[in-house]
Order: sequence, then C-alpha cells, then structure tokens
Amino acid sequence: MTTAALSKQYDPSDVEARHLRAWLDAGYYHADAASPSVPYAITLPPPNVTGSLHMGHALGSTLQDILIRWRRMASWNAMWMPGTDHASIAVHHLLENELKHREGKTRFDLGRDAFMARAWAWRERSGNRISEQEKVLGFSLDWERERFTMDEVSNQAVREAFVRLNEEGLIYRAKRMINWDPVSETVVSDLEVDTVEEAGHLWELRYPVVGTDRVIVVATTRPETMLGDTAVAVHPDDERYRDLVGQEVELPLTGRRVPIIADAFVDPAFGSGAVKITPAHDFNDHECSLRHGLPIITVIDAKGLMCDPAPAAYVGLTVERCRTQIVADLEAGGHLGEIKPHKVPRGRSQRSGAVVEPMLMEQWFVKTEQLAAPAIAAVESGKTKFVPELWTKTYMHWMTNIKDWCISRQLWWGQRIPAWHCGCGHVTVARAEPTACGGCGGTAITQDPDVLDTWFSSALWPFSTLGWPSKSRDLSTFYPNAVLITGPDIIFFWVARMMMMGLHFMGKVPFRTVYLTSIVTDEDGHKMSKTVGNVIDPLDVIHGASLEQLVARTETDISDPKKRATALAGVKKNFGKGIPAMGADALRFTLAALNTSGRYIRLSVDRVEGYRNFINKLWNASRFALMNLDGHDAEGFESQLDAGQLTLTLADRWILSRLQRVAAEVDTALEGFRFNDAANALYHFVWHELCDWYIELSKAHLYLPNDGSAPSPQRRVAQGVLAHVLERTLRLLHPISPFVTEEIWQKLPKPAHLPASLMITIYPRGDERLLDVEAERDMALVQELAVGVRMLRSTYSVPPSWSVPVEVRVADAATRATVDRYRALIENSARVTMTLTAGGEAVAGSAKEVIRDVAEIVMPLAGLVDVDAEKARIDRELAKADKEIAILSKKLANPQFVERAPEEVVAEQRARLAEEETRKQRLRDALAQLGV
RNA sequence: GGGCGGAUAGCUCAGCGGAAGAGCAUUGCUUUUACACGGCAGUGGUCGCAGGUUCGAACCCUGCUCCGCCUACCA
Repeated sequence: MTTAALSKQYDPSDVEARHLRAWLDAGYYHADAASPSVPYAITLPPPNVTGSLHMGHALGSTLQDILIRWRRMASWNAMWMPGTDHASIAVHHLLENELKHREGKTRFDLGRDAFMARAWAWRERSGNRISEQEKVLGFSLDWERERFTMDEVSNQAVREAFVRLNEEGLIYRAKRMINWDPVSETVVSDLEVDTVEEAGHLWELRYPVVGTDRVIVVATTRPETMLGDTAVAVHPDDERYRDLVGQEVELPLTGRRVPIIADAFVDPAFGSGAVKITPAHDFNDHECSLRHGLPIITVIDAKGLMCDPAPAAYVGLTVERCRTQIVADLEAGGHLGEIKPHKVPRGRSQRSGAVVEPMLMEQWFVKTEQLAAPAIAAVESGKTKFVPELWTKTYMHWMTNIKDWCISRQLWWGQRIPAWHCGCGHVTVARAEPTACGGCGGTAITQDPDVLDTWFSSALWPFSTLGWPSKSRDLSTFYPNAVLITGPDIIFFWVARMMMMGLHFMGKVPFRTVYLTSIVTDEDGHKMSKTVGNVIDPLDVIHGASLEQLVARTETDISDPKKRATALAGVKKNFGKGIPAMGADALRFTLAALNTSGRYIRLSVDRVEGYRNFINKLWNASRFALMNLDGHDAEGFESQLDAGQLTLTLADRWILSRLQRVAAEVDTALEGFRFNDAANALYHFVWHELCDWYIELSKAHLYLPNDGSAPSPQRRVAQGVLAHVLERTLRLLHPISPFVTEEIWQKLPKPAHLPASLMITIYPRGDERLLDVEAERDMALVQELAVGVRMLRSTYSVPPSWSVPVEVRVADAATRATVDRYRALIENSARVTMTLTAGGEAVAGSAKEVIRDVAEIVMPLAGLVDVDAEKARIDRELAKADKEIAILSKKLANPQFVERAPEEVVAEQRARLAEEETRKQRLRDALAQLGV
C-alpha cells in the first residue's frame, strides 16, 4: 500500500490545485441541455466586477455547489451558470475615485469613450480574478457557459426587453421627483439610498404675513431650501392659522410672495404646525405642490450647488455652506426664531456616500403595478417558495407597496437606453440603431445619453443567460431554475425584479425556490469591512496569510491615512497570529456547518480551524485505513457483501447500519436546504462513530497477522467493511468538501467498475432495508458498558496499562447473553476483564457504576477508592434519579394525564419510572456498600 | 411611526408540544505505532420576565423588558 504517500497532517495546497485541473480538463462541470436526465439548474448570482470575492460570495456559492454536486451525483442534469455583473454605479464609483486620487480628474475630464475603455480593462482584470477564485473554491460552475451582463447576448436581451415593455406601454419617460447623487451625478433608486439619522438642527423661520404685522413661524431642517419656497402650508383644522389661509407671506432674502395654503398632510403637533413648501427639493412638498398647483423653483443644481433663481449671493455655494449663510442672513434680518438640536433623517447614496438631493428630473420608468401582480400570485400559490419562509413576508410587503422603477442612470458604464431623440420631439425606441426618426423621418437623431440601471439586465439574467430572446434548447431545458441562492439584502433589487421579468417574458417563474443565506459577520457580529480591519478573505483562509502580508495589503488597499490607521489596528487585533492555510474544504465545511436558519453567521479563524481539524481527522482515518488494507480485494468483497455472504461482527453490522442512517439524514437535510444538519450529521458520523468506535474496535481484527500469504478471514472482513464505509462516506462528504474526498478516494482500493472520479459516482441514499436495529441496540449496550468502565478507571486513576478485573451484574438472561456474546469488544475497548454475575454480595472497597436498569459495573479497588469522592458522585446520580422519579410519579398520579395522553406516552413514562426506581435502588446499594 | 426577527451551557448556535443538545472553551488524566489539528473521562442550563392554553410547554397564545435588522414624508 501507498502509505508513504500520506503525510500525518493533511496538506491541501497541492491536492486542491491538482484535482481542480483534473475536473476542469475532464469536463465534469458541463451540463448538456440535450441530456435525458432531469434538469437541475442554478444561476449563480453574478458577482460585481468591482474586485474580488468576499465571504458572502463564498457562503452563497458553497451552498450552491453543495446542491449542484449532490444533484449531479444523484444523476440529475445539474447545470450551474457562471457569470459576472457590470455593476454600473459601483464600478463608476471605484474608477472615478481612482481618477480623482491618482490623476486629479473627473470622468468628465476624461470623456465617455476613454472612461469606457478603462472600465472594460477593469472588468477584464476583475472578472478573471473572480472566476479564478471560484475555481480555487472548487465551485463546479459550467464554465463553457460563462456570461457577463454586458456581453452581446445580454445586450440583445436588454434591448428586446426594453422595446417590448415600451410597446406594451410599461415604460414611460416623465419628470418626477427622484433621488440625486450629486457626487456621481446620477439618479439613484430609493433602494440605493440609506437613510441614517444624523445630528442636525431644527430652525424656526419667521415669515411675515403680507399686509399684517403678523409673522408665521415655520420649522425646517434645511433653511437653504427657503430660496425655493413657493408656499407655506398649515393643517386645514388648525385654529391658529385658519384665518391666514389664502393670505400671502413675503419670503425674507428673496422678497417673493407665496400663498398660505391648507393641506391635511401637515401635522399640527410638530414644530409650529406650519410648513414651508419647497416643491423642487422635497418629496412631500412636491406632492403637496401638485395638489395645489404651486410653481416649482429649482435652486440646487446637478452638482449639489445653489443655482440661478436663487439670489446671486448664494449661487455656486454648496448646500452646506449656503445653509450657514442663509441662517446668518436670516438672523441679521430678524427672521430667525428658535434653533433646536434635531435628529435629521439624511439619505446617503450607498455607493458614493454623498447626501442625496431630492430633485425634479426627467427619467425613464417601468410601470410596476401590472408586473407585480403575477409575481405576487406566483408566491401566494407556491409556484415559488422562499426558504427560510419568513422572507416571504418581506417580499410580499415590498411587492404590494411597489413603486414605479426608475431605470435610467446618468452614467456611462452600462447598457445605453435604446431610444433616439429628434428635434421634432419624437422619441424612437428600437432594437437596432435607427437611421431616421420614427416620427418625422428626419435623420438628425441622437441616442439618449443615459444607461440602464444595472438591475435591469440582472432582472433578465435567469433567461438571458440561456439565450433569450432566441428559443434555445438551453432555455427549454434549464428554465425555470430549480433554486436561487442569494442574500436577503437583494430581495427587492433583484429577486423581485427577476420574478416580474421572468413571469412577464417567459410566462413562468424563474425559479421554484429562493433560498436566502445568512449574512457573514465577524465573530462579534460586526459587518466585515476593510476599514474596520476585520475582513476574513476566503483566499487567505485557503492559502494562509501572515500578519505581515495582511498588514502590507491593508496599507496598499486603503489610501485614506486616517482610515488606514484604524484598519491596521483592527487587522493586528483580529489576526495577530496571521491566518493558517486551511484549504478550501475546511472553509466550505465551516460555511455549511454554520449556516443555520438564523440571519447571521459569526465567522472567525478559530471556527475554520475546528473544521480544518475535522478534515485532518478524516485524512488520518483514511491514512489508517490505507495502512491496513494490504491484500484487500475490493471487487470480491463488494459482491460478497451484496450477496450477504459475509460473517460480520457486531461493529461491522452497526457501522453499516449507521451509514444508511446518516445517508438518509444527509439526503433529507439537503432536500430541505438544511446544510448545517447535513454537515453536522457527517461530522458526527465520521468522528464519533467511524473513528471513535468502528476503527478502534476493528483494530483487533485489522492487526491480526497475515496467515501465510492470505489475510485471515476476520481481517479480510474488517478491511472490506472499513474500505466500504469509508468509500461511501467520501461520496457523502464530497459535495461539501470535494478536494480531500477526491484525493483519498483516488488512493482507496475499490471495485474496477467505479468511474474515474469521485465527482461522478452515485450519491448514496439511505436504504431502510439495510438497517440493523438489533446491532444498533446491542452496540449501544456495549458502548454504555465500555464508557462506564472507563469512567470508573478515570475517576480512580487506574493506570492505562492495568487490565482491571470487574464484575458486571446483569439484570436478566437476555442482557447477560448479549454482554457475554460481545464480551471481547467491551474488554478490549475498556481494557478490562469481566466476570458476569446475576448480582449479589457487597464487595468491600469497590466502586460501582449503574447502567440504566440493565446492569451494574463493580470495580474492586481495594485501597484505591476515595470514599468521599465516590459518595459525592453517587449522591449526584441519586439526586438526578430522585428528581426524575418525582416528576414521573407526579405525572402518573395525575388521572387526567393517564386518561388524556396517548397510550404509548403513558406506557413510556411508566417504563421510565420503573427504570429510574431500579437505578435508584442500585445506587443506594452502592452507597450502603461504601459503608457510609 | 410601522413591520420582521432574536433572547437556550462561559461563547456561537441547533432543537420549536411528550426524558435539555452540538461545536468551541474549560477541568483531570493521557505522548498507546491513524491523527496532540489527537485519545479517554468530567464540569457546566429553574431554555429573558410575567401571565394564559394544555393531562403535559424551551416549543403554542398574550403582555413586558432588552437586542438586532428592514421600512417610513414628522418638515
């Protein structure tokens, strides 16, 4: 055997690279749309080409790969679609930042074409880096199909969808209040704005009422917008102002006269009960202005600077500076009332961090009401299900309150809106660039400068990746997808929109299940962030990284010196010892095992180390197997096992039965997306059953000497069962940890008919017919007795070398027969020699352990027993028994329980009471024998 | 303001109507030829609080207290 090939500690570095290449070369990742197998498709949420993969990607993709590898092994036609997203605004932000810091330029200095060239170069680098990382993590994506949201096929799909929606009247262009990002100089959607409460002030402005000596006081958090005020509003029922409604105020600083109006949206209890109305720069005010036909005066421009209709003194000031100036000027004029500190909800652009300015602008919109209805119905009827189910509510809530979707962006990196403007005012929307205006026939037409919201192409992704609008074989085979796995943060951005577009264009839901992953945080529950210095990079976990490397990278990554300092402090605190290389398998196993239905996964290097240890345990169990499989005839053994021709030991029968159970458990768990249950079931099986018990017990047979040239029959069976169980276990583990399992599997002697790779073996399913209940029951007794003896040995510090004689008192003939039959197993694993008795005499100076109501272990330890310690231990046991007895007796004494509870429950409780009473008696005897 | 979650062993979390579980940490013992990234054996919990439903509640219902996350036009 090739024992020399296996090192004591598993080293993932060369193993992973080797199998990765082999799988790719063999084409195992590819799925054929023409395959007769049942399709199972997943579309990878395309990562943004903004950089590299983070832990959130690693989690989501690991879960997807587990499903894909599992289904592929279970003979489904499993297809996993890779791709990347152009991430319009995110890439803009990134490149524009770089431009600003490195060259001191804006994108406008550079120009559209040059900027696009840079963006393409960036996407090339980032896209390649991402796919390399995905390969390193072992993700079995169908690379032949790799796509990009801005490739030619996707562009075509986008134009087709836009044109159709336009023809159907579901796209319109209108001047609306929108959120404006004055740094990126583009509209952003409501979803791209984070509202945070920031400390600010509430200023009271005193507006004189025309023709009276009265003053109406309005409260505002944004005094500078008073330059664009066109009314003052009060509540219609507000007694204080009723007589003023219909009159005018004269605005300070501008001298403009504006009306006092009554509108029910005003809350009389807030501030003074009077509100200044700035229709061009506030959502509420704008709606109010529409109700009252007020003029709209824009005083803030696209760069966030005060502009023309404002008095010349303010033009060109930033909003903040203008605010200070206005307050000073108002005060000078005696128009300022009280100033109070106030928490101001302030919208900030998610990407640029700029304070978002509500502005009135012409934009393109998708009408969502009609599109949302089928998307709501599909979830209500269960055509698409959310897992965990609680997300259904989030989706429904959004969908039923959906607003029209603003799809235009004043950016360059993205799909250009397929609309051409003409001097005649007509807008021509077309799939291909038109040569003439569709209205007047004139040729002086120009394409709309705007690009589409990134999420427009993403919304089409589940079918645009399959060739839509062409009617491809891929489309008919792989649409709808089986499942979508993504983070809950993009339910609105993406999931909802794919549902709408999928149902609209394909007539079917895009996926049957939406599985929402947890969010990965650091071990304290904080979001991982470069500037905090708590980011665990998946590649660092796989390949390892020294503290020096982490520090160096942080230094180059963060240009702001202040942020760099906090980031470095974080890195040093969190990764003081660096990150050991733990391999992709360990990381994947960790992510699967920690993925509960909770909302967060607190990840730490320590956690991964725990599962790295598990991988190492598996490695060493395999190493042990390979060291002891000389002469093993896999082919012959398998056929004899199938034919039931083998004489199996209790341990053999038990582990084979347990294998069936764990296979069934894993199957059920994966079926229900309970990845943690699957991972934990395997962890427990490998470590605490296969390693702790089966391997230990099998040593007695595996260490038997070869009888001449041939191994002894007992040894052959032990070899066969070990090899068999290990081989099936590797298959079960493969979807979670593909590399180490493939590596071991390749080395394991196995029947010739098996394929060339573990990846394409058949996934084991638990077979109930192969369960051996009797073996499991007997083994449980063996384990209890062995553990009981070890406990006594440990308590009394019996040297490991001393094979203690013990008396085992058994309650009945059946138990006696079982214990007797498996005597060797117990004696071996507990290093003890047993005498079986029916009970009886006290043995002076002995320690005793009671095994339920079936047996007692008496260990004679003349002179060794610490009477006080033994008494304390037994007292503890007695207290437990007494407590149980009290609860059970009370229950059984309750006539209503006996009458109303199901018969089997009552019977069970009676049995337990009897058991506890026997146990108690034995414990009391033990105490009496101690002579205390 | 509205909505949704969470509160279970020192930590992180499973369990979600019929005997309190795991991993890590911790305490002994242990370098025995698969593994010290190991082995063996322990310690550790009136399941946030208060009511209710039930023969029976960590689990279902109500209220409360903390803690998260979405979401919203109190200027």
